Amino acid sequence: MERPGRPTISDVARLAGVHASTVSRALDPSARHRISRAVAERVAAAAEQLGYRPSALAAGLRSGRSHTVGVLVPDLTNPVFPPIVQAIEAALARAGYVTLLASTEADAAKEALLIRRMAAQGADGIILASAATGSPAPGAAARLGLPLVLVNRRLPGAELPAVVSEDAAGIGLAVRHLLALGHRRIAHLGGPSGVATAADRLRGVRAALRAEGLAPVAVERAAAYTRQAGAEATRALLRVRRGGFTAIVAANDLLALGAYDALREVGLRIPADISVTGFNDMPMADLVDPPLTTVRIQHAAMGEAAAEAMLARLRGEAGPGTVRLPAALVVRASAAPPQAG
Amino acid sequence: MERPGRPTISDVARLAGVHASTVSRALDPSARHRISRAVAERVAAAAEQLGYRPSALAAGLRSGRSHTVGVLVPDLTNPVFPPIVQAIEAALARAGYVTLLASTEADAAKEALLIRRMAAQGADGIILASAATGSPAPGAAARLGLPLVLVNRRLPGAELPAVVSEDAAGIGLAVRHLLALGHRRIAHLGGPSGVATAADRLRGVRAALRAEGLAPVAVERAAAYTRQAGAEATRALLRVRRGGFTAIVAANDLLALGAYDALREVGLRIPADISVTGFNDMPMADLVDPPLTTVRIQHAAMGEAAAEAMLARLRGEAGPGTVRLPAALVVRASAAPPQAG
DNA sequence: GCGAAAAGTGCAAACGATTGCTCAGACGGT
DNA sequence: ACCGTCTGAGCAATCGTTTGCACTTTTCGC
Repeated sequence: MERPGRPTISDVARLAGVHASTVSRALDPSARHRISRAVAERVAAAAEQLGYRPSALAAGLRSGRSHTVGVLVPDLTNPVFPPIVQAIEAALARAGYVTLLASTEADAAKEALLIRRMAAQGADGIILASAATGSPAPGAAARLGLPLVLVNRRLPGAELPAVVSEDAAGIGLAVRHLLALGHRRIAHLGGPSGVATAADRLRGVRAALRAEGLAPVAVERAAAYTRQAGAEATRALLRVRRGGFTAIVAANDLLALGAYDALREVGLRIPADISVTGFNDMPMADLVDPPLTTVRIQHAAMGEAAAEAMLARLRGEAGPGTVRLPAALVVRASAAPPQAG
Repeated sequence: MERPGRPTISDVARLAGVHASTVSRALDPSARHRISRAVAERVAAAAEQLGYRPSALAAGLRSGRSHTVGVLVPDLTNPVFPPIVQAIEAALARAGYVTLLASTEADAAKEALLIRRMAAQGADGIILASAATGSPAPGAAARLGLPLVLVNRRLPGAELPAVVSEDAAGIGLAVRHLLALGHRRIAHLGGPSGVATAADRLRGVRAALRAEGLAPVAVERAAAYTRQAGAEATRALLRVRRGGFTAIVAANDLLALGAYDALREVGLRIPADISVTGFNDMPMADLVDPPLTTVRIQHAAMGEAAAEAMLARLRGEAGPGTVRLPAALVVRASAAPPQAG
C-alpha cells in the first residue's frame, strides 16, 4: 500500500538475495565477468521484475561519469545546425549518452556561462558547433578538464579535435563551375571575420581563381552568416563595383539568399544578369527561386563524426585530430553563362 | 602542487570558517534569510575566491531536483522545431535550467526509451513536441512521476498542459483568403491521422467552407508532415480529382512544398492553374518559387509558453491548461484568383 | 592432497551536496 | 531575575551508486 518510489539498487539486491555491490557489478557489462553466471541471472531477473533503472545521477556522482555530453550551437534556427545536432544526438544516444543542448547566440559570455553550467551538471564533454576566434570555450573546457570537440568550424591555433568540411576545396568547386560557364569577373561574398570557415572559403576562392591567373574582383565580408547580413554586404558590393562582376560566390547559402534579396531590389535577374552560388546545400536550397547552385556538405556525417570523436576521447582513446569531410558541387539554376557583351 | 580538482562545498566552508551546511544555505537564495548578513558575505567571498560551482549532480541526488528538463522532438530537421526548441531552451536557461534534447524519430518505442533515459538522468520534467495518438509519453511520464507539457500538438483525451496554435481558426484564414479570391472548389491536403493538428486543421477547413455553404471537393491525408508525403498525397489528389479543384489548402508548409513538386511534375503552374496555401510560415517560405501564402504561427512564443508552463509546474503551481496562440495569414504569391473559365 | 592463485561476494567508504534536528546564546516581556 | 522565544549555526544522516579492499571458497598445478 505504500508508495515505494523508484526501486533502488538495494531493493534489487534484497530481492536477489545478494549485496548491492554485487548488483552493481552484475549490471555493468564491463564488470559482469567477475560475477558468477547464476548470480548475474538472478540479479537481472530481480532488476527486471522491479523495473529497476539505475539513477544516473547517483552513478555520475560517484563515478565522475554522467554519460552526458553538452552541445553548443550559436543559433539553432540556422538551417545548417539541426541536421548536425540531430546526427550528434543520434550517435550519442546509440552509445547510451544523453545530449544537453544550448544555444550561445554567438555570445562569448553566454558560451562561457553555458559551459560552466554544463560542467556543473556533470557533462562529460562539450561539442561546440561553430567556434569563433576569441571563443572562451577552449580555455573554459580546459580549466574544467572537459574534452572539447569542434564541429563545422575549427579554431586555428587551438589544438582541438575538429570535424569540418573541406571548405577551401569545396568552394573551389563552385568557382571552377563559374569559370567553366565563362565567368571571369567574380566577386566573393565572404563570411564574418573571426570565423574559420569564412577565412578558409575566402582562401579557396582565391586559390581557384589564381589557378586561372585571376583574382576576385571584389571581396565583401558579411557581418554574420545570415540572410540580412548577406543582403547588406551585397548592397555594398553593388555600390562599389556594380557592373564590375558577373557572378557572386557566397560563403554560404544564407548569404547567397541575402544576395538574392539585394539583387532583386535593384532589378538584377539571377542568373541572367548575375550568377550566384552558395555553400552548404541547406534544406530548401532547391526550392528557392532560382534553385541555388551550391556546395553540399555532409551535415549528418559531420555530426556523427564529431560524436564519435567525443566518444573516443571519453573512452580514453586519442581519437582523430582534425577530420575534413569532402564537399560536392550541386548544380542547379542560379549560375549560368554570363551575358554576352 | 597538488591537483585540487574542483572545489567542493567543504573547501568553501573551510575557507570561510563555517560549516558546509551554512555554505549551502548562504548560497541558496531561498534559505539565505536564515543566515546572518556577515556570514553570508564571508561565504560568498570565499566561494568567489575559490571559483566554487556547486555540483548539480550531488545537489540533484540529495534534493531530487536536477534543474534539468528533457525536450523531445520527432525530427529536428523539420523547420518548425528549431525555433520552438530554441525558445524553450532560452526560457529554461533564464530560469537556471538546462535542456536535454532528444529526437524520437516519431517512433513510439524510442520515445518511451528516451523518456526513461531522461528520467534516469534525473530530468525534472519532459516537454514533448508533437505528440501523436498512441504516444507512450503520458503513461511513461505519469509512471515516473514526471510533469509533461505538450507543445505544438495537443493530445486529445489526455488531460495534459499543452501550448499549441489556433489550428482550426488559423487555417480558416487561409480558406477565407481563397474564397475571397473567388475559389469555390477547394481541396485539402491533410496531415497524418493520429496527429491532433491534422484533425484540427481539417476541421477548420470544413468549418470555414461550411460558413459559405461549401465543402472541400477532396481531402487527401499525407502519411507524414514531409515534403515527400505531401507530393505523394497531391499525386493521389490529382489522380482522383484532376481538374476538380482550383486550390489546395495544405495542412502545413512542407506538405505545400510537396504539392509544388507534384503539380510541377504534371505541368500545372502555381498559382495560374492551381493556388496553394501552407501552414506554419516556416523560414524560407518567402523564398520558394512562388513565395508561399501561408499561416504564420508563433513558434518562439509557443516554445516560451511551453517552458513557462513547465517551470510553473515545477514550482508546484497549477499552471495553465491548454494555451492556444493565435495565427495570422501571410499573403504571398502562391494563391491567386482562379483562371476564368 | 597441499599450497598458491583465482574467482566470487560482501563490507564500507566515498562522491558532494541538502536538510531535519539540536543547541547555544541573544532578546524581550513581565 | 526568570522563562520563553527566536535566531544563527553546527551535526549528522541521507540521496543511490561505485569501487578498493578483505575474506571465503574453488580451482589447479604438481
